[in-house]
Order: sequence, then structure tokens, then C-alpha cells
Amino acid sequence: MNPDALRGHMDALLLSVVEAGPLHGYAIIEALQERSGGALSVPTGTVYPALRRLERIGHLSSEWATVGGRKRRTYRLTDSGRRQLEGERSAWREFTSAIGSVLHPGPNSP
Amino acid sequence: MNPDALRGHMDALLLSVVEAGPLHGYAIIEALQERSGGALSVPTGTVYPALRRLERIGHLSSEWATVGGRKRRTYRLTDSGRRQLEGERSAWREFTSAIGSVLHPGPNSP
DNA sequence: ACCTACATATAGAGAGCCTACATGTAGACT
DNA sequence: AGTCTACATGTAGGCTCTCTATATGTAGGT
Repeated sequence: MNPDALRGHMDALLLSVVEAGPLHGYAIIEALQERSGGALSVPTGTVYPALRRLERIGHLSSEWATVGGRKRRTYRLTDSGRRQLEGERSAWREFTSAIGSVLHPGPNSP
Repeated sequence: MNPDALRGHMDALLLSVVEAGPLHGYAIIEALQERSGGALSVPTGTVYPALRRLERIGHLSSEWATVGGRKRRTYRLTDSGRRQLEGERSAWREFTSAIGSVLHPGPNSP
């Protein structure tokens, strides 16, 4: 997967995986990989800064937890993040529709 | 349309619109807009450098033409560009599939 | 003692898309 | 004549995000 392709879609991915319930960074990376059928291998150096950014702008909140002697920073979706995710989802539909109609032109335009 | 979303997909868009036949930069911008139903308004400062980059790496070739007193640089797809476009199209399918399965999880995973 | 899995974090590089600006022709309108 | 819009190309610099590489530390297995 070309790294640049992810640009601008990372937020949607991260918000989406924490939608069902709070998760910590490492688990988020695994969830991303699992839910994409192995297609998405996002490095830690991408995810951790991105999570902090999303927290800084208010879409996520975090708290520390210790599980089995390991410290975890657990992220959860805020109300703002939930609204943002809705927006990201409709933006994704518009985006794929726009690119798709250029890449695969046909008699399917309204 | 969030600018970052286009990242890494510009090449596919540009190669795709010149696939049917040679076009100059300005016409490419209009074609992009038209074929996307108005969703894609790509600024000249994005398109012209991108076209030059694609020519530099051999996916496009260009030649000057004068039409109605105006100078145009007309781009056409090279063999390399045609192969690249094929790759971009299958990459696009994989990309949308991966992101889509994270954004819209459901009982549709193989 | 060593290795792997788990877990988080930061610095710096790299790339490409955007804004803003510069330049010029043709044609229409006032 | 002067102005405006559409057509047409181009560059400089900024911005932001993703990645690579590195650092740190715990727990558990061999």
C-alpha cells in the first residue's frame, strides 16, 4: 500500500476503529490490520502521533491504564469525534465516487 | 474535498483522463471537473507540476501546439504510462476495499 | 542471557498538494 | 482605448502528514 494514499484518511480509520469501544494504540494497529484483511500495516510512528493529534483537536480523549504490568494509553471517541467520523464517512463516499467516476468512466453517471 | 485526500491518487487521475487521447493541462483540469460531476476542482498549481513530474518519470510525453494563437503543451500517455495506469486502477480497488472494510465493517468479509 | 511480543514515544526526512503570484493571448463589452 | 473574462502555462514557498529509524521499558519463554 502506497503510503501517500493513506493521506487524509488516517483520521477516519482511527476514529472508526475506536467507535465500538475504547482501545489503546497497539490494539488499534492490530484492529486496523485485522479489519482490512491484512492490507493495512500502519507503523507505530504514524499511529501514535496521529492519535495525539486527534486528541489535541478534541476528537479523542485518553487515559492511562495498567494491564498485566504494561502501561496503556486508552483512547475513546468524544462527541466531537463521533460527529467528525460521520463527516469522514460521507466524505469518503463522495471521494470514492469522484475518483471512481474518473478512473472508470462509463454510462453510469446520473 | 479535503486536499490531503487526493494525495497519491493524482497520478491515477491524470493518467486516466489522457488515456482516451492527448490533452493539454487546462483541458485536463476541465475534464477532471466534468468527469467527477464537479467534485474535483484541482488548482493549476497542482496539475502543471504533476504533469511535468509524470513526464519526467516517463509516463507522459508532451509537445507544444498553437491553437487560435494560444500555446498549448499537449500530453499523451506513453506505454509506460499505460502500464502504470493499469497498476493504479488495481491499487485503487485494493485501497477502497481496505479502507471501506474498516469504515463500514459488516458481515461482508470473506 | 537472549529473544520475542507487547507498548509507547520522538526526531528528522521526504514528498506532494496548495496558495499566491507572474506572464501572456484572444475576444467581448463599454 | 481601456477593462474584463476566459484561456493557458509556470514557479516559489509553505504546510502537513506519513514514514523510517531510534529509544525505552515490561513480561514471559528458551
